[in-house]
Amino acid sequence: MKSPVVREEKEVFTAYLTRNRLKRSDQREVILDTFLDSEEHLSVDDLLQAVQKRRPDIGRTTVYRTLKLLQAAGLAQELVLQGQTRFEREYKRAHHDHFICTSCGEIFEFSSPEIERLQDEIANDMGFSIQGHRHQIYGLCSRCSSRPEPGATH
Amino acid sequence: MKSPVVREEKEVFTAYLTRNRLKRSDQREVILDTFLDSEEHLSVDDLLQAVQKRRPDIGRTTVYRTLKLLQAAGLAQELVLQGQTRFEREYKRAHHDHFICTSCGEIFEFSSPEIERLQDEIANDMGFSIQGHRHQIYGLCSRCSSRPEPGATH
DNA sequence: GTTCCTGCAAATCCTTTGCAAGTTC
DNA sequence: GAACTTGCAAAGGATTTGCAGGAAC
Repeated sequence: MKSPVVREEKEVFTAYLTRNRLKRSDQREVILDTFLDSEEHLSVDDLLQAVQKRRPDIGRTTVYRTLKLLQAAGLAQELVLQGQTRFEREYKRAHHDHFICTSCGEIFEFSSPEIERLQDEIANDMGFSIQGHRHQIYGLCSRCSSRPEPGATH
Repeated sequence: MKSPVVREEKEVFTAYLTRNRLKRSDQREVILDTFLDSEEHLSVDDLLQAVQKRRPDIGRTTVYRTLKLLQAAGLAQELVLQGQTRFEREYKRAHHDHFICTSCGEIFEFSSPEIERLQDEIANDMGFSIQGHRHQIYGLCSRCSSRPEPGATH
């Protein structure tokens, strides 16, 4: 059973296609569904693999192209974490930033209204108008920092 | 006349080479000098061009390789801003983060002990031990936000 | 039927690597 | 002279693009 948000996201995508006189396709539908079903912070490869489990004939190029559409439609957001491009859901998600464990590779989210406020203040003082920001903290997660030599596999 | 810091940086590099049984070379010297003379936040291409003004026979590969050494020696730090890899001086520089104007491309620096403190707090609450962080704010600088259509050339 | 989409292969871009010739220690 | 460096050309990885055939409207 799909959550109401997922339904909305699918509607948003359809609307985006219509609005731009683009066409629906099974590939696009499968890619969107897979994206919505997946864990957060997936790489293109993660997504491609998940997609190909459902439809092995869908190519990498189409995944790239569809991800661009999802971004344009406001459904996906690209992040670059540790040099790796990843994507997360964007629709109706509260703003947040990322914490990356350099040992196990896990990605956590955090948000801090106070930090946001300070940012705004700084920007204001500089006469800067903020469009967006990226804030990433690297370190060891609680699990990895309690282990001695965790072996940096992701 | 070189500033005392520049002299120190050159010493640090020499020390790094010695410590690692590496050799000095004119190329490395020119690249380091150019790097130290340049503006901050330069791309590999910026640096290569500046280097080749002094010694046109120095190749891109050597610049890449020397930048790696400079990073390892603690003299340079890599940043990825707007998908572009850039380098800045690192030696004896206070920690800071970046503000990038999406219109003119200019990069400003900022730092906020309060934000740092909040970060530490958040990390603590999550049982995370911080190794580093990246914090970038995108927007329009004061000059560009007062202009109507600045034309997004960098 | 026109316009858009897809997958492949090829092209790009950025960065790294293999190698033969040249330098440094 | 052994070990390291260099520049070139080639290889790599990630992403984009050209194109011919296929699908949607």
